Amino acid sequence: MKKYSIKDIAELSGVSVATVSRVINDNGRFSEETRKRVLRVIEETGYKMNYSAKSLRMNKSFSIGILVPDISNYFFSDVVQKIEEILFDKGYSTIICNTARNQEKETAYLHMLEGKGVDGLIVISGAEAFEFDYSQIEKQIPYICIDREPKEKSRTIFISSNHYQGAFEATEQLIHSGCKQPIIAVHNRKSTSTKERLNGFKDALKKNNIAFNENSNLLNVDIRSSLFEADLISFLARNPAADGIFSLNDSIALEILLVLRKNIRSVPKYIKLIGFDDMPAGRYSSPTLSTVKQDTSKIALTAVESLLNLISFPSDTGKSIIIPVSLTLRESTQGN
Amino acid sequence: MKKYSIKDIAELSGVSVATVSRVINDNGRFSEETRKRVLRVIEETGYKMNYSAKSLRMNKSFSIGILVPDISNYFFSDVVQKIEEILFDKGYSTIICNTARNQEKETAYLHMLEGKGVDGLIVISGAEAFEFDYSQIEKQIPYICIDREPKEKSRTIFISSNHYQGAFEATEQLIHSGCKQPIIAVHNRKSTSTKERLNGFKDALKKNNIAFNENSNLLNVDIRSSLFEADLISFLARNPAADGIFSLNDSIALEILLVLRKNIRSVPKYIKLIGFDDMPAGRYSSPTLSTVKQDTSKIALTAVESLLNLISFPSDTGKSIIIPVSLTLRESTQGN
DNA sequence: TTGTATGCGTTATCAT
DNA sequence: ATGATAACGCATACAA
Repeated sequence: MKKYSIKDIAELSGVSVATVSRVINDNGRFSEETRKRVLRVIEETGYKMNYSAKSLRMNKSFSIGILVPDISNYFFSDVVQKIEEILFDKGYSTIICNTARNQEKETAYLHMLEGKGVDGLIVISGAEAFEFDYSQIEKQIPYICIDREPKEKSRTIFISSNHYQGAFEATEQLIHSGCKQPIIAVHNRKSTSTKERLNGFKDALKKNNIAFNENSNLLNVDIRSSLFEADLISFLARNPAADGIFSLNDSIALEILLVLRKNIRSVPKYIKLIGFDDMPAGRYSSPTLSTVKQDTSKIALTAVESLLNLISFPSDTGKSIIIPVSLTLRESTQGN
Repeated sequence: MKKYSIKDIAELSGVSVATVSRVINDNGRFSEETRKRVLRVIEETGYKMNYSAKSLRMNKSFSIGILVPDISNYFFSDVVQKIEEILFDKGYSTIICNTARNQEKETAYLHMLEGKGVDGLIVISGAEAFEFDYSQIEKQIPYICIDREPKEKSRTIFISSNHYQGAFEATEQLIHSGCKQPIIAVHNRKSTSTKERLNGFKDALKKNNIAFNENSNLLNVDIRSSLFEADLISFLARNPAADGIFSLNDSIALEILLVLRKNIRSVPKYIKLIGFDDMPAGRYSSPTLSTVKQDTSKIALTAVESLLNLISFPSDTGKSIIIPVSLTLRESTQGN
């Protein structure tokens, strides 16, 4: 089956290419009759626009790049999926780039996306050791950041869940259900959201007159390490009064739960536990996991709207948008 | 910062555009000296290839489309992520399209991808009510199918896990750990993989001299339905001797586990349970979930290799490639 | 070894 | 209301 071009359509409908183009894009002026004729030929031939040509001519690619650290992580895949859906409805295609939290891959992707001439960029992150370095890009592509503090705040829009609020409320939930010594379990990846969550935790302690102490309230773990279980157990041995854990995310919380379940104190009877992200797995664990739920739909919608706005008005920049979160309470924080 | 074209590079390095092109693509002939000079100018200017122009000229887009039913499903996102990674290393970018199991969206995506001129297509599915209708596409784009039987097998390559083997082994695992009346839990989405898994289940019964009966060995459920729990309970009431469930996938298995846990017979003591897909959640449930693990790395690699081969040799088609699966045994099938 | 010229499919400018 | 044509950036056939 042949591939038709606008020129073929022009010949077949007895008009010029210019007219066909006008009809297709519904601008300029043309008679109702030609419109119908052209449209019918397009229908019959199954003509499809060649976007490479269109992009070349218009210097616009109708595609958006997304940089995401790890798309097999539920939170990321959820928000990416929603972004992609919204963008598609608006006529954009999405190039999803999995950077695997790797600086070099990120740079390589950035070059590729620039070459492809993406009209905009969405940068997602929750835990990067390095900052997003936009200066790698020569051409000024509009971009927005989700959960990732950009180097040059003034050149972008920053969208984030209210990590502080989520952490604060999660911690208070622990306290209100009876915890005297709440712990925050963190990993070693520093990021804006990590810091915010730590701040929320600390402020919740302060508000409830509990002193924060690095040794007795802060648990540093690495779930990928073979020492994870030993580290956790030894921390609990050093802190026998620990009775509540706010975990930086559900992955950590669930791993902690696994260890607690087979080893020591039962949850929630002796230790209460709450996570962050509302992973599906939290519904199936035993006990089921309380958590902080991010509003991925709103994040996705805000991201797309902000980016498209930025594409139209490149100077409309420098904003920060904070999306509220909500608690999802399950068994792991039930009071006695 | 200006956007350089090949013409600018030509002027800056004192050669013609043709020479620059040759150097960039490392074909044709040129002196070592010009090569160095051109490359240095490219380096200095930060020149990036314009892929729209290249695509237009070469009638090749260096991008691949992936049609996936639901990227927030772990199995899909896992294999998509791996495909994307391999493709990127080979110089292709990937356009991931989430069809949401929706025929219209799929068609719309197909048109968009054709317009973008993707060089190839990967169609993934595990549960579709409709078959992939390639005739929607005018131009003959090479495509391969994962877990989805295409209408015209002779025009594509079909890649699939060995669902039959997985189901057979899972069922035998139930029987070997003592189950006398194994059940298969299915949903109402018909697909190749569903059928294969059902066949594997039936054949395992047959081999072990257990007669298959629609009423006592087949449980039809819909986890999205509000009647799910009631249906399950009533089935178990009608079949008090049911002592093992092979679930079409882990999602169903985990939902069943939830009901079993709060209601009736404990797992694995009275009922053993095994799923399919090896979702992360299966590690955290209580009891932890036995399952059939698909080899997503191999699927991804095979898919990419097959597709790229098909792009080079469009007639090298009609093959079926079956990837072995393996059992991941956890608590939910432990013998008494 | 290198340069010149053409065309890919589209939009936009300027005619008519 | 419609047509002719230049231009977008690149690869390549052909010339030199």
